[in-house]
Amino acid sequence: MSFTSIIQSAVVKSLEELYGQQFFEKDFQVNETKPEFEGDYTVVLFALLKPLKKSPEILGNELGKHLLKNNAGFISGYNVIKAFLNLNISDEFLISFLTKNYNDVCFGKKSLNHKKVMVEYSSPNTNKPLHLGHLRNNFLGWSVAEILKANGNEVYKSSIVNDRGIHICKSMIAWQQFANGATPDSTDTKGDHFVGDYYVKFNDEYKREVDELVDEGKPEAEAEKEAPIMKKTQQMLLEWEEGKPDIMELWNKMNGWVYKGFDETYKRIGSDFDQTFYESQTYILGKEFVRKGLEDGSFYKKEDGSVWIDLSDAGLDEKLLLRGDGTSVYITQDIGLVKQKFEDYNLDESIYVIGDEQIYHMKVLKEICRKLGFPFADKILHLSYGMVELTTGKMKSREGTVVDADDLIDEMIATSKHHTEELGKVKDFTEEELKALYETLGMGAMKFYLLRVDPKKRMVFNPEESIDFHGFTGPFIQYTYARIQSILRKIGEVNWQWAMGNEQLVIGKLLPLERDLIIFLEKYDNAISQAAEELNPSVIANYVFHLAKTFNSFYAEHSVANAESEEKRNLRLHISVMTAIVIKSSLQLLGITVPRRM
RNA sequence: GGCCCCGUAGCUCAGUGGAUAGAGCAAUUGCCUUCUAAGCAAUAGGCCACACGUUCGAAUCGUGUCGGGGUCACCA
Repeated sequence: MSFTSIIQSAVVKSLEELYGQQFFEKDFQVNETKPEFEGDYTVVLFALLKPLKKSPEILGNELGKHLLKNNAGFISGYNVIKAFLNLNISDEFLISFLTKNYNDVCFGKKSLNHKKVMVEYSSPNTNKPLHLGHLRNNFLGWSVAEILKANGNEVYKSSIVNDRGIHICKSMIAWQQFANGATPDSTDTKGDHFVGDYYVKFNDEYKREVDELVDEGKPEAEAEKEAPIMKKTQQMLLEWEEGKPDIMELWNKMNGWVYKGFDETYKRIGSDFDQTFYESQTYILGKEFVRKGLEDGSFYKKEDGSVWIDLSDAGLDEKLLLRGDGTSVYITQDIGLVKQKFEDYNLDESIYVIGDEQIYHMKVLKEICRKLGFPFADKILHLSYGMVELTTGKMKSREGTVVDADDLIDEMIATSKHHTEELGKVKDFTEEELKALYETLGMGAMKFYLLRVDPKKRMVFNPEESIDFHGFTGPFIQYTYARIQSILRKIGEVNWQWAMGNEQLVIGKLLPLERDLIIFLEKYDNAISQAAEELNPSVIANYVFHLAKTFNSFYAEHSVANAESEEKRNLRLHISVMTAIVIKSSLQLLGITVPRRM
């Protein structure tokens, strides 16, 4: 039970004993005490004044006195300012909390609740390499999945690969037309970048042809339809849907190149999936499903043969489900997939990590499921996140203003190398150890940067300034961890394990920073719950930053190894060990690893 | 135009009903003969977009205005 909830129930109990009235935890607030006041937790009394017909002063003192009397081991003092009742937690209670939990690597994590949740994230297109926006998606999805696991859910990570459609044909056509048989190997290019380049080439050529036709006097709209390369692409899409062997072969070959490239990047950024779905397969499911819906009257056909659903009574529009020529659209495959997911995995919830430009799309999907009477319609959750914008404007692949994922990763690793060499603290590391350290720090900086802000908010990235390694950053927290490891090394493993085995923590009085740390460590439990409730890793990022910051103040103020007494050394050792465990655990939820030295 | 999201320090962001609104970066100033200075301590920086309302109490809730973004495709 958390400190806050202990106080809450103690207050409820005291109010009943004092005044014979039943209150609930929602009837009053328990907050942390602001630093400028004396105390650890504050009971806000305003809401209780009227029902109890008491003045703040009297209620505060009566309640404080009663709480103190009946919770002797827990509350050690109180003071009342206006309608704020400030409570002190006793040193003994804090120390017993610490001794009980300091070496629990699972501290804060919840036991299994048998809820099955799927988190779908990443979901790339196979015609362009990953960029900064995808990184936010990947880190978010992965982290949310881990946070849900930490809360006792059974979690499956999945990805739907967008491997079919006219956009894929574009890079295929361009390759046929311009590559002269070149391959990623022959050009020494990473597969996804190789294919992405042909997607760009398509657009260049298309633009050139359109301009040419316009110069010949054609109206622009007509030119856009008649550009030869576009006509070829549409023809190719038809042949693809027919399964024409040479097209399928090319398609397989080019997707293979892309997957190889993606795998490399996924490996570097630590994304993994329990299940990968392919749109080239799920769209068939979706089509089949539309056919059934047409039979039972859920959907209707227009004169041109296209299939629709009317969602206007839900405040949405009529929505197309199948084109007149029978080919499927974006939503078609989603309908097929959603049913498969829930049925195959017996899910209690399915979370889609998709950008907020698709809020409407996801609403439509939910509404369609509701209309069709699917029991899982309300178990579909869209975790929408804001776009990553650049200080120089939006990222547009066609205009070459994207921040490429692989480039950024390389840059982050180069930066961490640069910082590390400049500081010169790990000159004795082997090549291999150095390489691992640069990865740890570079990825840590990048992941933390993208996860520290509320997912729902748009965020701005300045490509001119590289991601910082100081302050509210991953490396700052990793550094705190490394410092603690250094303390433990200094004391010597044998000695500190001996000290930890000694459960008799007899301390005169806790110093302010020692108290702050223990109280803040306890809040990790709550941070994990909150992060899961909000599907928001930034809760963890903010928490662990604050923890590291508090520890660094403590570290500067008090010595652990050379503490003023054996008891103090022992106490601070416990605090340090638990801080290191919670830092490691928090960062793990963000997909960030910790170095022993840096 | 309809619907949705956002507006907090020069910049990037916390805080979403409680006390004098907080961090980081950038700026200025101290602190390495004592566990790692990727750190610590301090100074400075705010009509929380604006107006009205609800409340004992509003950055937080409601309504309106202004500003920014998204979406409303036989694109994905």
